Amino acid sequence: MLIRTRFAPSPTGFMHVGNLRTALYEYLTAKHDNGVFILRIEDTDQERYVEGATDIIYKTLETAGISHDEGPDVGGDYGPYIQSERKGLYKPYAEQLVKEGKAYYCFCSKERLDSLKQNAPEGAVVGYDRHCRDLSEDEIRKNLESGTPYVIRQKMPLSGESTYHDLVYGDITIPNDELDDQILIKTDGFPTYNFANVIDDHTMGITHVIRGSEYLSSTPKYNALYEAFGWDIPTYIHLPLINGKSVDDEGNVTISKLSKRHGSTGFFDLIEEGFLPEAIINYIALLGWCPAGEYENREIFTMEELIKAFDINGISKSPSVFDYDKLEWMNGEYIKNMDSESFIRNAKPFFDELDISADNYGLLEEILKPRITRFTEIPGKLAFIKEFGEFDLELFEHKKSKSSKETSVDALEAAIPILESAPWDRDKLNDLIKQLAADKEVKNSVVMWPIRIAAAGVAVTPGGCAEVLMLLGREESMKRIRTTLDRLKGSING
RNA sequence: GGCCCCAUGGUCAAGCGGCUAAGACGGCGCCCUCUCAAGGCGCAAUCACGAGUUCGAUUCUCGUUGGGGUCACCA
Repeated sequence: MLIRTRFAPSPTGFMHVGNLRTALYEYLTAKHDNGVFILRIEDTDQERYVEGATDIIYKTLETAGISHDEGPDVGGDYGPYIQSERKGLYKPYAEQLVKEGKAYYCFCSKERLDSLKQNAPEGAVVGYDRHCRDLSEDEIRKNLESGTPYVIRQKMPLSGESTYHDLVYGDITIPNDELDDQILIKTDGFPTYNFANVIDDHTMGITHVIRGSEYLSSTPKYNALYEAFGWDIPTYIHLPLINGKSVDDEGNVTISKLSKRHGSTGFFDLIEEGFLPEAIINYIALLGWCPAGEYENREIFTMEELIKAFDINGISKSPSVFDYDKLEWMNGEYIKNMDSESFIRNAKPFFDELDISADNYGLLEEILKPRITRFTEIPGKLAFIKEFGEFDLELFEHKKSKSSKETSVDALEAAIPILESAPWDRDKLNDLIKQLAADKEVKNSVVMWPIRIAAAGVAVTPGGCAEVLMLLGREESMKRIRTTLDRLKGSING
């Protein structure tokens, strides 16, 4: 059987990693078996429609590398793929159920429904009282003729229980009295989400329904619909939720449901923070799923590899926490393994901000690759190139490199004439500086430490002495070293 | 509150009756080293609790506790 899965988001304008992971698993499930992955936009709620939200969905999927075979933008044989464009399609199905006595018109007003809730015993949650379930033919006709607004409700079983099977959670049983006479068609003529969902999944030939575990307890309602129509129930795969971790000002950590409150769990928020789409996909693939067999213990996956390795048996039941630290590590792994062209392309915008010459791109790639986990860290790492001021001279007092202000003055005075005429080449500079240390019969660090600090003006730099000199260029390096030497001498004498 | 689901280190997690309870992130230590990384080596840290079943339970059953979800003319 050809597997057909679908991603069915609502255009609310925000796509967080939880939704994205659902889409990913739907995609992987289909592709693992050469199946078809469909995008369907569920916009039956006109009031909540957000302008431009659909484009965000397309853009997210495209950027993430999850491509749909059928959808509003790419077409397909089961369209239209936007529910609002399918509006006329649903009501006949509902009316068919009315005709068969499996559903009924309900004329109850909003006010009556509200008062039902208010008059309920304290604390109790009360559903619809099925007031219109057994209206007489006369009453129904009268209401219809007078134009009273109505909804169509499905008759749900009044007793017993419903059981269904889920590939992740096993058998789920729910008492039928938990099931309300659900609304199929709203007053505005639009179908409810539940109804449209079932009609669309069936008419689009969806074989595997994959969604978050928040649907676990409402699935019997969907099944009641499939049964009423005599349709096959799809295979269900419910996914554990992803939780977010937030830390407040006091340092208290709370774990809670992923939402906008966590701010940066939006896909494009993460992209803006410097995370790579491939790394995000790789990371969330492993949140709630564990590879097995030849892929066991593997952490880094391309999309192709995910498709091969993905297996529903590896999906876990318990919710997981989105861990930025691990994402960050993984992003760094992607950067380390990047080819030069990609690295430079990603880094270029940041290099341009610092007016870095293309001559240094190769050097920077080598220096930066092991040192950044996100490209957005580059300006911070290279700040010393643009910023140089009256830094603290105590930096020259460094026990580990056997340096002091005095040895630094000595080293810098000896280094200046050498650097002035040295070929400005990383290896050559390194050789010359080491030679200087050898001539003076001191450890390399006794000359390297002061030169690097004098030129950079900070203790921590990416790369070493020669690399700092290369990035600054001869002119700027000499200027800084001389300035620093003067200040050093002044501080010793004064 | 009713109903449903879940429960292995701080986090992601392997395990599917018998193991010194994998691996990864993070943490810590050592090595390397002109700083910071990277890399190498190592350490600490987990079966929520209580009853059963069994020769034997992390694993099976029940209960307790804790967490999550869900109860709309929202999706």
